[in-house]
Order: sequence, then structure tokens, then C-alpha cells
Amino acid sequence: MKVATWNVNSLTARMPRFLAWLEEIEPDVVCIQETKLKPDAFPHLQLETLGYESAGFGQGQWNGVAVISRVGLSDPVYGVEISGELEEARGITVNCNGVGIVSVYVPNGRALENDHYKYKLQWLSHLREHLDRHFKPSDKVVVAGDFNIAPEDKDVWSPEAMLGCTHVSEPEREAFRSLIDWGLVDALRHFYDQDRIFTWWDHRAGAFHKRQGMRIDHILVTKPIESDLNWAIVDRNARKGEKPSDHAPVVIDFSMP
DNA sequence: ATGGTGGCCCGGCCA
Repeated sequence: MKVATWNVNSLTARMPRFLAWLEEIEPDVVCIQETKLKPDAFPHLQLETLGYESAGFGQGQWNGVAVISRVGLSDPVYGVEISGELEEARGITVNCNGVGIVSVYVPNGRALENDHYKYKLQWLSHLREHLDRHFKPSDKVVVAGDFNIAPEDKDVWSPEAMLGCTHVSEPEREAFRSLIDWGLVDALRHFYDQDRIFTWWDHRAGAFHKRQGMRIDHILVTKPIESDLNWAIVDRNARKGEKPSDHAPVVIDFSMP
């Protein structure tokens, strides 16, 4: 089963690239972030003609998450908070072929002294509670998306340049480790222990070509999936060429014995 | 040292 995550930075703007990428990679399940689509605007029918069922949680101009699957999709849960009437569209949970799939778009945080940073930490704690509510670590679960956290210094092009910034602060990294401690494994690090591998490069100033990026998009899997992992990659090709997102997709493959 | 890009939707916010 091939599962991918991709922050597309507007599904509308990315649709030509997204469709070409689907055809090339042939993923079974894709967790999408930053669809930037209104609640009813997800292109369910268009994707259905390509063999994908889908569930979207959108709010309009900002945020928006979705899961598409060609191996079944059921039991959607919209959001990760309990009293989520005003909840931003940052999490969606579905069941695909017996695997729990959670697509997440963690708040950016903006700056350490910004209220949005507190919101980010709160949201991450809600996410862990959400996992407790819906799953056990012994279940097959994939939590994938844009975490807006570089878990270690080797996940950023320059730890010095990032000092005092969000994405690398100790409380954020602690929140990330708390998710790992729940019973998850960083699938990319399962194969590439020490490598400097990035998933995001700023659109500005040629950051991609200067290799100035960060690894902030992650696919976390429970132990029952880790034992059946075949490979994990970052698809850097999707960051090249015409009208790319600022994020590259992460893709994993695991056997379903 | 600053601003650089790109997306929303058309001026300013967000990443």
C-alpha cells in the first residue's frame, strides 16, 4: 500500500501538477494539506473518474485538508478537537482498507511570541488526544501531513539561521516527540537515519536551488506498519518545474500481509 | 541589510 502526503498550497492552483503526479506515482492513498478550498468545493467527482474516493474538510481561503484513496475510504471524522464548531480545517481522519489515516496541517506558529505559537502547541496536544480517542498504538495508523516542525537540527539547512524561530523550538520538538511516544515512528527516518533530507523550500530567493530547505512534512506510522515498510522517499521532482508547491510530497510503501 | 515569491482574491494577509 502506497501512502503519500503533500501540502499542495492550493489544490486549485496545483490541479494540473497534482493530476500528472497521481498518474506518475500511482499512490493508493494521498493526504493533502492546504487545499484552500471552500467546504463544498473539493473535486470529488473529478477524482472519482480516476478511481479515487475522497473526503475533504475545507473552510475557504486558508487551510483545508483531505484524503483520497483508491483502496476504500470510510468513517470520516472532520477535525481533531472535541468542541470544534469554530475549528479550523486542519485535520481529517478516515479508514482506508483497515488502516487509520490522519491528514494534518499543523498551525505554522508565525513567531515564538505570537499567540499563534501557543495555538500551535495546543493543537498538537489536541492531536495526541485525538489519537487516543480513535486508535490504539497496536492499530494500523498513519498520521501524515505538514507538521511545521523540523524534529532535529539535521532537518534544517542551517540551524544557526533558524535560531529563535518557530519550527525548531524545543516546545515544538517536544510536542512532536510526544506524538512519537504515543506509538509512532518517523517512516523516512526508518530508512534514512542521518541524511539531510528536506520537504519544504521557500518560494523566495531560489531557496530550492540553494538547497536551503527544511524537513517539516512527515509520515508517522504505528509499529504494525513499520514492520512491513518497504521504502520511503521525498519526491523532489515535484518541487521542480512549472508552478510547483513550496512542499514536495513524501511517499511510503508498506506490505499488507 | 533588506527583500525576495506565490497563493488567496484584488489590498492585505498568510506562508
